[in-house]
Amino acid sequence: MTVTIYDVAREAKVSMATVSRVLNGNPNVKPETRKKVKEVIKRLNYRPNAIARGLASKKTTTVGVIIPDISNLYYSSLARGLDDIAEMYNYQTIITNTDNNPEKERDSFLNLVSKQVDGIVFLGGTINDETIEDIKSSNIPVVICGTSEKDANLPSVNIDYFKAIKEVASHLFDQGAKDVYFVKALYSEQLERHIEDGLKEAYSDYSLPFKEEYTEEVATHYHAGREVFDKLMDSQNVDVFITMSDEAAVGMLHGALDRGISFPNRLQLVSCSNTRLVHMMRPPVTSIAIPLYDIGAVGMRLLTKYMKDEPVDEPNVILPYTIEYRSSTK
Amino acid sequence: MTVTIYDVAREAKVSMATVSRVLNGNPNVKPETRKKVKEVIKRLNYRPNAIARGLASKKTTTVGVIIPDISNLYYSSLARGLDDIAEMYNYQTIITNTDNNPEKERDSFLNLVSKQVDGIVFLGGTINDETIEDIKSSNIPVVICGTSEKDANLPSVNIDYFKAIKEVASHLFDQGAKDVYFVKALYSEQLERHIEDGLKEAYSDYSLPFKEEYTEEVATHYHAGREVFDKLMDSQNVDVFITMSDEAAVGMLHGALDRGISFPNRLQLVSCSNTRLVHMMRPPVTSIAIPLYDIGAVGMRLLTKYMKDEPVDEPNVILPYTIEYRSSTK
DNA sequence: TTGAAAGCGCTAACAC
DNA sequence: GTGTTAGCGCTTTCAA
Repeated sequence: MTVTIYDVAREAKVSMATVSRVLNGNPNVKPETRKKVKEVIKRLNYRPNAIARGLASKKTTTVGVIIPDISNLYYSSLARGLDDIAEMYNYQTIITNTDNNPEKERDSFLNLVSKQVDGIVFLGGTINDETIEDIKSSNIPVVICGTSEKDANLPSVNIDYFKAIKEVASHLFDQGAKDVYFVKALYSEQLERHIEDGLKEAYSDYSLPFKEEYTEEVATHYHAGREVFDKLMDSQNVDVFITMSDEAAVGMLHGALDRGISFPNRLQLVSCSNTRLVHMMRPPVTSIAIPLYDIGAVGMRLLTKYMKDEPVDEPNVILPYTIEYRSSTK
Repeated sequence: MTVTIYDVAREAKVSMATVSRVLNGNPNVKPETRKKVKEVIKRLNYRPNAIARGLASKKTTTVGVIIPDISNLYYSSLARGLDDIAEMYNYQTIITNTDNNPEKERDSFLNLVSKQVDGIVFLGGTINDETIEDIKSSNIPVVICGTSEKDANLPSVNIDYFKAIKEVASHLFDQGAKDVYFVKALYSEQLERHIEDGLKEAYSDYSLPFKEEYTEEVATHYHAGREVFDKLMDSQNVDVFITMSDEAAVGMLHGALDRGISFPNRLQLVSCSNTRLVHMMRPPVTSIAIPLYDIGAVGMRLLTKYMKDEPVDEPNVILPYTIEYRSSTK
């Protein structure tokens, strides 16, 4: 059978409490006792049962991650940053995909809670109100990364999308652009709303007319990007496409290629995602360089503070971004 | 405090055993008792503690996933298939990244075992011998997806890379190619060795001279692909690049673009990964269409059989592949 | 059909 | 410094 703390105690001729102390690095153990116990642990190849430990201590060294789709580069980049820091603090992560489906999201959350995870991170995606209720009533540490929610009273890590998009738009307007389209990807409703708002304000600042159509399209993937491109190029006058999804940006690039449309003179393109795809486009695409990995990493670090009851000076972290101007814009 | 099975039992005026029976769908409960208990469960908003359950039943409805890098599209595609099926069977997944580091791999494995996961899946990547020892001695169900190990006595899901590469190479040789390079990505040593072997055999079948250089380069990402491209194009005579990594393929494509090299007349390109990137390249790239999602999904399904002690007729599943010829090859 | 009770393997007082 | 013991919240015999 599996070896338990009892077996170790017996072999080492001490009580299980002493073994437990050794296991948990409790200093109240005589060095030689410690040595003996460690020896037996090694000899018996004993590994503590984390489940029993969890039940007794109410700590599982496991955190839950709720994410729309791990196979999307945008989210998996966030996830990787998170996971690395989790590992550094000896946590493992249970990742659940929601596809932005509110029911799945809620299920995942409740499942994670019942698995007694020490904390939960929401990565990207939209968090619906019911889940927020669950969070509040669950009393479990939660951090939100790369997205936000209305009431903004949950700890979070983000960049200032509003400011970022205003900065980009201003640059574009300065160079003479008039019709700037933002194509959403439904990565996070709140976050994309910030972008829309930023764009609107930029229009207003420049006293340029804003049309609702500027922010109505959605393209989550390559083909959708291509379709939106064809549709708008056929029916509207477009100076610039700002895309949330990098994949959609590639689709647009290919659409332009096929029509012989040249960047940046006839058309300009800006990406907001900053996945590795950004470096794989031709022409090189101007983008808001969101520190995806860092958002995840900082989020996890923040969560560890809550899980360990360490003081937190700023629950809503805003990370810096940069804007990388490349040849897809003037 | 949190509500437990005791609270429900008390409120429903039954014993905790009965509540447990209701919880676990045990038929030996009078319908009205069941109804009453369910009512109380709902009223108290009771959710069983999965940790306590795990300790008592030795089942955690959690599976471990050991993967090189979740932010790599190749692996995350596998992971997504796996996760969807896991969810279907009510399992959640603990994902750990190893970066192909044997120590991390071993740590992850032992951690998962101590967390009493019901099963473990290795996705992509190389599995080192020590871990294999651990697997054997742990007695925990393990399935290997998208990679293999020497002794091949662990359940696995794969495609026949050996055959696939032979098929592609034969086509290329038929069209007159002589110098076919395979550029590895270290996704899985074993798997890439199968590819090398297949390529060698194709050379042999066609009585063409095989050079060691044909399989010596490695490119895991875009820039590496670009570098390998430049290096080989400068020093060797290359007819075809077969790349393991799609990102590397994009790098090569751009390298060719910059040098004004045209496909497929001067150079040909084949990808082996079949991530979404394949559909985002210009020119469209010929590729071995591995069913990544399905490999993960089938692997998880296989694992559920082992976890539920269902009969397994074929522990080593070989999934079909197709070869999609596109304009990057003749 | 139900209840009582013995664990599951560990942690954490508390006592010595 | 070390041992004893009472849980953690559930599942699962075993009896009734």
